[in-house]
Amino acid sequence: MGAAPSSGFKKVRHAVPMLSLSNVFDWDEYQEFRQKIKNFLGLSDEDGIELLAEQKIDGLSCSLRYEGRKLVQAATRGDGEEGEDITENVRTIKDVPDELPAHAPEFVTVRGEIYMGRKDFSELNKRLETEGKKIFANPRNAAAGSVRQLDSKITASRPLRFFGYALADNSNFQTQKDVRDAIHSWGFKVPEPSYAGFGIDGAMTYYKEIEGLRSTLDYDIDGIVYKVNRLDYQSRLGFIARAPRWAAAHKFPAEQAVTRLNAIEIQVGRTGALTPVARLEPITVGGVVVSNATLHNEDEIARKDIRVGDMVIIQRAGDVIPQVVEVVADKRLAGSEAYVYPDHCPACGSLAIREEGEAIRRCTGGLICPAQAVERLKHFVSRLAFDIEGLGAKIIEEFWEKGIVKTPADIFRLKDMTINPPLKEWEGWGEKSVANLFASIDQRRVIALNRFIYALGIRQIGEATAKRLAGHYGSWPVLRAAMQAEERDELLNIEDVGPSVADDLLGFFAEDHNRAVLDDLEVFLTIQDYERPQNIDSAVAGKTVVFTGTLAKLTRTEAKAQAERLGAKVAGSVSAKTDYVVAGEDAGSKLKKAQELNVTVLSEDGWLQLIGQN
DNA sequence: GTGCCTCGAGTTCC
DNA sequence: CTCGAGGCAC
Repeated sequence: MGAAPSSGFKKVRHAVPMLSLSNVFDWDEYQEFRQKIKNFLGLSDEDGIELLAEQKIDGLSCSLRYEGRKLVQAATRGDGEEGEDITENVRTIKDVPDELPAHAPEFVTVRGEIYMGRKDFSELNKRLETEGKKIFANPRNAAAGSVRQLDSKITASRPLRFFGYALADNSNFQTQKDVRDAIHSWGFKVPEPSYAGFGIDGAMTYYKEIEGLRSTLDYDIDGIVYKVNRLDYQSRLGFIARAPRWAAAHKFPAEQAVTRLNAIEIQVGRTGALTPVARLEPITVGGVVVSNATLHNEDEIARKDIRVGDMVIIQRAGDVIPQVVEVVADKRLAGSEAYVYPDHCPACGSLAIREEGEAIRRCTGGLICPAQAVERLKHFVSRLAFDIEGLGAKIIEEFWEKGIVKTPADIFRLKDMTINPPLKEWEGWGEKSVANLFASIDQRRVIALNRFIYALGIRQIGEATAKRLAGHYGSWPVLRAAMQAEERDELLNIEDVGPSVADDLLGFFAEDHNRAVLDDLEVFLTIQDYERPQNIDSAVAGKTVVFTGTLAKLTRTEAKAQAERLGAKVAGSVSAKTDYVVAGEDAGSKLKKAQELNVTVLSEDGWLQLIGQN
């Protein structure tokens, strides 16, 4: 058996992506969340919107595929698009039925949370301790660690449990509550109680009830999840970036702790941004030991008057990222001094400048700054970019220090490079791990266009914009040619690209050094043309459509989101490239332009008919 | 010109 | 996760 990747788990593509949730932190934001939903759906103030509220289990999400009512695959969430195959381990979980009853659909994907009970957790830790093994910090980590065991016999000895909360495909159901009840009737556990209602009062009562119940539950929850109950609304609402518009998490207030701030260190990011980080006297908060916390920027330190040596209150924002809430004023040491922010880069010594009106101070060292160079390389191999297994941030740093990886192309040259001493003789490396690394590097020589664009680390070009660019230009040669021909106007016509983004893009491609890096890289790679996601068979896929006038049945945002879901491009103005103009009430100049250019004009109903929604 | 929304870039810990 | 800022709609 050779081919097993070093992580040991097979990758699994989710047919329907597993998404994350946006958050509300108080009741104002809760109201905002409801209001936005109503606005999007074009509902009036009197129209209610029913939400289903459930406990948010602090575990790890898992997707269970049943075929012929038998469990055939279990996968972790991963990056939402692609997770890991943990089927064998999940088969050992009692709460997960191997087979569904006859009234369940033959083919179905159930989603839910794997978790560990609190009592089970402390017993497991006791057992691990007597066996002289490492104990887990909290039930969540214990559950995650147990699921990722390569030997499913070990997983079987761990007290894992499962709550179901959703289906990948909701057709055949009217409401989220129906889905919940169905999952329950198929033999899954669902957290009790839940609550469905229209107003804020019921939600508040439910929130308080669960918060009160929290300490008596045998499992950890970190808040409440609200979902729009009507599934037809859910599908109309759709998604923004990584999260559904129709759901939100309402987290319980974060646990806080007091500790000493030992030092403030300045880190340099790939764009040269100087970011302050607090080094803390280690302390347990929210179940994990925290020794660092972000301080965001210069102004944040000044605003909170944070000084080295202060006692500070820290919390984990959203129970994840540690942050300094405030200084404990009466514990300040005599003679402490306000923190002076450096105006030179700690890595290369270049001047660090803060542009007028900006919050961030940046190193001006550019190409000569080693910190920026390493960070760019880390970005290049990161999860949303090349995602090279076994080549994480630490290894990149090591390779950089030893001088064997200086540019992205060096990564692909490693295999044939003469390294002295050879890599397999380095500490922590062996024959096998070197072979695995080279294999996973080779695997990534074929890469999707959008990932490649993202990997370049051009300022302001993140995941979403890289995808837009890939969608617009289609292939790498076309994109590169357009950039080097400085086709600025075309860029500005792309949605979400304005003057600032366009300048950063053109600036990148105008730089000799960058061009050389690209020439060097291209030799090693096969950059795949952009594949428009799904729905390629929809009538409007690949078409450019412009909406104008007032629409009656859909709001503008909704129409746009729907069109994009079906693979269409939505533009703001009519040109010869426009395929359809959808004219609502009182359409004006755009309609006239469309007629001049002989662009097909549709009524709102005509459009709905075209996309099969009528 | 202003306000909203979304994105990007920074961050921690396991 | 948070923050700042760019893009776009009004």
